[in-house]
Amino acid sequence: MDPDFLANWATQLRKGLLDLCVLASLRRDKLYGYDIVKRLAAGGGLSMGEGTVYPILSRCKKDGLVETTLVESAEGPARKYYQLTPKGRRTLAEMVRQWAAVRDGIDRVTTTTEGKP
Amino acid sequence: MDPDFLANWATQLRKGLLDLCVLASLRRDKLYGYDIVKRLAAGGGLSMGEGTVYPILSRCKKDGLVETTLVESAEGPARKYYQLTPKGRRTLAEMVRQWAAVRDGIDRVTTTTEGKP
DNA sequence: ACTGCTACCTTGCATGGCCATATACTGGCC
DNA sequence: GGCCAGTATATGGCCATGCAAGGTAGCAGT
Repeated sequence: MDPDFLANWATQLRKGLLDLCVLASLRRDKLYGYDIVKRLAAGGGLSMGEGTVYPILSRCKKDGLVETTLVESAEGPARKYYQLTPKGRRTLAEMVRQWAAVRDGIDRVTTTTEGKP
Repeated sequence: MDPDFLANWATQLRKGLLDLCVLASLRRDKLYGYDIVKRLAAGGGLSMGEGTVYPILSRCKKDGLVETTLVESAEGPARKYYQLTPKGRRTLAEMVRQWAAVRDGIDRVTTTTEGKP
């Protein structure tokens, strides 16, 4: 059956947006995956689980958008810090540009414009 | 292979957004599928092909968000007009609400805040 | 008959989100 | 020691989606 149309839709909506979200989080700081999860969990509606964030980071590394540094930690296993490469910064900039276009398009369609002929 | 990270990403980004786009298009008018394709093709970055819009409309009908009316046409096969049901309007309203939240979240993350320590 | 436009629909592939699970190190508690 | 919780990374499998390609049909002009 359909558990919920909205629940499914909300899941689909996040596709692509989470990539953007993760890369944008790396804009200023080097971060490791678990930290990103914790930050976004506090931040609001864009939270994601570990089973979501690690594939994203792997893809980004495979495509040369980020590079990693292993750092030992006193509170658990070693942390793998991710940071943007120059290619990653260029790609992120283009993503933000396309995001703005899509966002404005959706806002135009969803805003009623009731009075217009 | 990776034809392009950005090309893939742009495809994923559209998931979910196209549903929103189609339902929002039906907010004011009854429309048929082929017409929606033509309108959005002219409109800009949210255009989609027929192989995309018909599954969306079928899903929405299956979930009771829209209902259909067949109308014969002098310029080709009969047109299947879609219109929102009350449930469809409620669902669309909720989608728009969630969209606004996600949009603001992304905008917050992608806006530099460069000066912060 | 043939071409082209309108209009609908389906199949098959690639991709991503996410639950559950596995692994492993640290520290606290009994 | 044995056990659990927290930290941290990684993977397999399920399901839903976007989209190119192809199929079916009706109508109009040449």
